[in-house]
Amino acid sequence: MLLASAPEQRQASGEQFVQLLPLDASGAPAAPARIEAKLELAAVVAQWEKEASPRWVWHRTQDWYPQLLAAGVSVDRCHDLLLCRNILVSSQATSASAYARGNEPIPVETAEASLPERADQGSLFDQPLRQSQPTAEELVADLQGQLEAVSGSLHPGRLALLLAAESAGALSAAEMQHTGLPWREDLHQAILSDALGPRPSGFQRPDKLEALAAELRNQLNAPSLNPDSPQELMRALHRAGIEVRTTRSWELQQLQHPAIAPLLAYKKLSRLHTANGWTWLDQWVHGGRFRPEYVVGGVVSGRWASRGGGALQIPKNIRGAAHAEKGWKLVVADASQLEPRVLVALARDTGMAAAARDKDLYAGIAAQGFGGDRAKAKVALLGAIYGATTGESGRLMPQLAKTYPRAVAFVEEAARAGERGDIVSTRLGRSCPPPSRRWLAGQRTTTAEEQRRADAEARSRGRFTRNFVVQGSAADWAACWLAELRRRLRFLGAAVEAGAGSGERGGPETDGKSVPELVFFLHDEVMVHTPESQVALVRQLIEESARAATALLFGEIPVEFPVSITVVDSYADAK
DNA sequence: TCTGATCGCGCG
DNA sequence: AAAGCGCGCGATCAGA
Repeated sequence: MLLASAPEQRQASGEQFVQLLPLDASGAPAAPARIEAKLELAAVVAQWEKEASPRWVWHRTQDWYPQLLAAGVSVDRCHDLLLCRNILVSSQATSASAYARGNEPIPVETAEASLPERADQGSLFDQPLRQSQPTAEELVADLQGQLEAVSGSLHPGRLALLLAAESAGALSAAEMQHTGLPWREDLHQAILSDALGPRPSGFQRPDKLEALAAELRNQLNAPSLNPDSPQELMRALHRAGIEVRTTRSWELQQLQHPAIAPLLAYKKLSRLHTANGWTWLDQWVHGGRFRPEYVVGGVVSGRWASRGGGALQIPKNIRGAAHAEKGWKLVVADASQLEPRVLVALARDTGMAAAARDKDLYAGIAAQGFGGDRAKAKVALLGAIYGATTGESGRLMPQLAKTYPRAVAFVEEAARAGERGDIVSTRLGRSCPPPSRRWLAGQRTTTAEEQRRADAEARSRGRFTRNFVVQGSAADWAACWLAELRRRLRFLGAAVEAGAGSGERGGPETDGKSVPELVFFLHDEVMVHTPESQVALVRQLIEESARAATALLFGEIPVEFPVSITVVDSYADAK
């Protein structure tokens, strides 16, 4: 392991220096500190990487890795102290440790600016240094505390895996932000002008949107209506005799009135214009790539969040703009029905595992317990995972429980724990937040009215913890999948580059740059942008990685986690 | 006039 | 189709 400490400013020269401190496996400094000047850092890191392939230990990957990537240097492994701290201080598996008792979680900082093109890529620390960077001594102490907490925990292996996967995720996130998702600006423009008309100047509505607004005003006899205002819209609808409780599309869809069609069309187009229109394109797409910021550790369940550009919600209607470059393909893979399969594995429900042998889990369940009605089976199972109480899903729960008592009991137990105020954890040991002080206070009430509210809040927390164990364990699986795939792709990339370097000709595109790149990750889906010649290999690596993730989480288990893979030019054609 | 909450809708 | 979970974001709205 190698610790990279905060940069320090030398009084005399004003130059900034970084300490790289070799550590042994227990986190103890193994040799005298090496001090390196700033301009050499990327080169020094590259050298270590080549010779020793250490696990880099640093406070936040975000503080180091983007600049290294900009300098053309990537690393194999790291230990992100901040992300790991947040897991360990709240994990039930380490709750008795000195580390957990002596530290608080630190919310991942989102203040970091998403990088525009860095003007000066040569030097590392041109930006003003962030304050309150820990010293090398503090970092070493932190690391040692973390390692002790893991080794003394109930499940050292699982936790160590979780920390490794989380840290690898941080590397992946920085790399994907650096690489970007291939995005054809011209195709996006075409989608916009097809749907909205030519780009308007200033803050005007696009032609087609304005035309729909005019028709709507006409139909509702409301000449000054602003359809963007829910209140105005509601009043206008009521005046026109359309009784509606909200202005949501799905509720409007039920109605028969000449105003409804233009209103729904307006809402749809308005969404495209405001969320993913020309402004979005100007702001987020540069040089043929969409570069969103991923926030690892941004969701308590372990899923990633994102900031800027709505990276985790690229709507279907603009996916056509995500497009492979010439001679390349997009390999889009998603883990089919990941959450229900994770539930099967967690609960060790053998009956449901038999159904999960089917590529289509819902069809398997439908055959066993729902008279072949796939839709019913799906609604029932998702309802169990989300905690549905009403509607069709709620009504199907008893039937599901009869067929799969273990799976249902598993989520029910998680729900009961949450209602009691207890903590629940994922497969690899990430735990949910404790109830808030306000929640706890609310549970100790006397009056009937307060009690009703407290019960509702308890049930709400129960739905959260019920879902947490499944969503979070699915995130564990996906993190391992991504990390395994990243490792294999690095290996492949190194092999291709070595081949190119030693004079072997693997084809005209083997110019050292033509290696598959991970470009997108979304909960249970990964995308690799690859030269066509490597497509078959990439497919294989994705499948291997999924099997590896399953084995890492669950060992030998008779549950399949199939991935469905499509190879496309356009993201719109995936699935 | 600024700020935080709410609505509505996109994704898994 | 939502419903039941987890998010981000833009426009509007309510309150200082």
